[in-house]
Amino acid sequence: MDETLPGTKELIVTASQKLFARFGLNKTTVDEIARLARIGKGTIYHYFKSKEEIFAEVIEKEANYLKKEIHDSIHRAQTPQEKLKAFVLTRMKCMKDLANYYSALKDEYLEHYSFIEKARKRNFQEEMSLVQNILIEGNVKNVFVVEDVELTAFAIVTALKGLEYPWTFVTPIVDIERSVDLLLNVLFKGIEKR
Amino acid sequence: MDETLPGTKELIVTASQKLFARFGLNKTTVDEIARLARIGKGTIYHYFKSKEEIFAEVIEKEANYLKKEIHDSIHRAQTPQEKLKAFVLTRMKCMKDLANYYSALKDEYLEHYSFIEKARKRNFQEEMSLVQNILIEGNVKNVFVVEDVELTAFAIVTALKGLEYPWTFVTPIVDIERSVDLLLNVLFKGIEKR
Amino acid sequence: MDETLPGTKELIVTASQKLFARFGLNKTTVDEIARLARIGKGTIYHYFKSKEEIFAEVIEKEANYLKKEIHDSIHRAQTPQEKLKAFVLTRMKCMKDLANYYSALKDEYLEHYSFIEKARKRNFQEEMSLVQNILIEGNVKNVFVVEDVELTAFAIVTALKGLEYPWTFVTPIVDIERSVDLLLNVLFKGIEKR
Amino acid sequence: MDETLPGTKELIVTASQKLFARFGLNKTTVDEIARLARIGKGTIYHYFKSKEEIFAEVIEKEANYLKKEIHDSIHRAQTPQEKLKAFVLTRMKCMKDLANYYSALKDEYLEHYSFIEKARKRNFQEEMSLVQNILIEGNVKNVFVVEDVELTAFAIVTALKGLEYPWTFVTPIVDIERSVDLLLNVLFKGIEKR
DNA sequence: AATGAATGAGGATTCATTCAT
DNA sequence: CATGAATGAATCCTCATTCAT
Repeated sequence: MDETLPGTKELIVTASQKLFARFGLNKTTVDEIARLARIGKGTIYHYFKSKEEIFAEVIEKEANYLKKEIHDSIHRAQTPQEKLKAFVLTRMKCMKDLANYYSALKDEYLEHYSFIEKARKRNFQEEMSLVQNILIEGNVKNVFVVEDVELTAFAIVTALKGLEYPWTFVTPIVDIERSVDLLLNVLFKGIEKR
Repeated sequence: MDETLPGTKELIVTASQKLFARFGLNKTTVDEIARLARIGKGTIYHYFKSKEEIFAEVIEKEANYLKKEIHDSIHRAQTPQEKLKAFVLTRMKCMKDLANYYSALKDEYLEHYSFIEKARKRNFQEEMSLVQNILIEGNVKNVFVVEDVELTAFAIVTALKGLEYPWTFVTPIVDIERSVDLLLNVLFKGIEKR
Repeated sequence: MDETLPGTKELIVTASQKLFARFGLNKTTVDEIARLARIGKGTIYHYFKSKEEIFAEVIEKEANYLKKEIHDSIHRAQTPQEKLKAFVLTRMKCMKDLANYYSALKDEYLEHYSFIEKARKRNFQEEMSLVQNILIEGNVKNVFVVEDVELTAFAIVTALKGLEYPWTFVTPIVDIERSVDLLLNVLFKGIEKR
Repeated sequence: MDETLPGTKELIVTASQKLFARFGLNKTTVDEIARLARIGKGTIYHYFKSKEEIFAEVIEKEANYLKKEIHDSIHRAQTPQEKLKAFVLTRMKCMKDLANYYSALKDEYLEHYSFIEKARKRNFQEEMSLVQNILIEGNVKNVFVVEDVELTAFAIVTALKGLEYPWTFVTPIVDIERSVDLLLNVLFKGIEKR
């Protein structure tokens, strides 16, 4: 058998991913998932114990995808500055496709689900770790001057979450890349007179 | 009679505010609101046409509160640096009490409600305006060097939205004020070697 | 005091008449009645014990109006044939204004209300009586040949109820008077070859 | 397995038919239907999107039954007179069982539902067509003298709607068949002296 | 494995009626 | 007389989950 044919479980996850992205966890019904996946509703409960479990799977799938993309892009960059930029840009470009992941991280009323809690912590720790490494490398290569690496990484990662804010309505500025450049420029140079 | 006694409408809004903050729009039932407000369920529909309308009222109430707090705190500050700090700090301190407002601004699947859309735009424009004024004042007073005021304000406001990220799980750092100081330090000085 | 000023009770009845005519008993709310009459909702319950009681009043008002109109028109006619025609035409012309009365008589699921039952019986008996008198007059004047007056009157009155059928969709024939002429012609001459 | 066993959908329709007949569309609750059909309330919504949709199905079922009965009875009759009588009698005999169909056609405040509107028009056209054919046959066989077939058919069909009037309270005359004979006699002979 | 019919708890909303002012 | 705020029973509908086939 060819493993590239989508198994039933993958059919469910793929369909759910699309629907969750558009309608969220609550407004997506199991019926809709079954219909889009072209399978019986009962079948879903062979593979998942509950709708939340499907959501958890979708989140994890997207998290892994994001992780890989970021790692790859950082690896391709040379200087610490370029690495920071690669990190930020990749994060933003993925946002479109990873609607579930990002909305899950933001949505406060999903907090109660423990798997969301775990995903959040892991995500935060991983990004912290990435940025810390870049900052250390910058210090070593004498291009950055960062006293408290951990706290600065925390500041950066936290601030970057602002980029998850929906941009749709910000019509005056469409060029994401330019915005990122500007943000990084502020980050690199500061705004105070030297 | 004392006019400060809460009217029924205010009872409803207050109860809803608490419940929405904890459970969100969806998971809060009209029954719960009625029970917490100690009124009949039907009474709610004397004052509001639908649950969404209550939500809109709660959002607006919180938005007005936030606006006032920020304006007051900025007014009390002297230097542009202090004003930026006042802005950021007030914003964060209010976050605890304005759970609905912030979650509404973030929650993607609430986008469809037009009043949310409007609140978002207004909020963004107001913050942009505030920060631009501070930056201009900084340039004039020769403490900031900001070339493109509008884009820089955009970068700052956007980045600050990261601070709306739920802090609950960030155990290692509890001192919000210290975090803000650090963030602002990065913002003022930059991280690149001069 | 001038009796021509509408009293509160009449305000209620008039408003109810309009609303019942358009939306029926069920779909008309007491709120709407109060709003249209420009009075408080509670006031209605000073004058009527229930919504049904208002309906009963409306029915009676319309019944009296119809009775008077028919009597007058018959009185103005000369021959028995003209009297029958006057009866039928007046009945039909009133139908537009007496929506409640007619719909109440027809609506089967209103049967349970005893006042409807009574109105029906009274209406039927009165029309029977009218037609019987006309038929007797026709026999006496030698223009009709009706053997069993009671049964024939019953047949006529019953058949005429078909005219209460909504005409709105019967586009091909709009001229009501012509239809009535035709109907009466069939009634007078019959369709069998002599 | 015997296919004549009632499926769930038919169970719902049958139960609804009984309840609608007694209480009407409004006063019949979905709960009652479920209870009478001995199924879960949710099951109903597997087969029908709304209560109105069930009503539409009931109406259609009854309409088909009536159509078949009338066609059969006319087919069994020989002379045009007998055919007219068969038409009228069958119509009346069915009225007891087709409470929903008839009340739907009459009930003015159901007019807004388009399927009712359609059923009305179709019903009217079909009866017009039937009667026209009988009249033409009568003319051809030289037993009727009908100048304008269409208008006379219209008069007859319209007048016959009077027979849909609830008879329950008309105690003095119970023998429906005699009443019909009388009605037809008036129709055939007229009441004017020849 | 797969199905989809069946379920029933729960939720938003309506509205006739009451009652304190 | 007049009001309208307050009530809560009643109603339609949704949907995650179960289960027999």
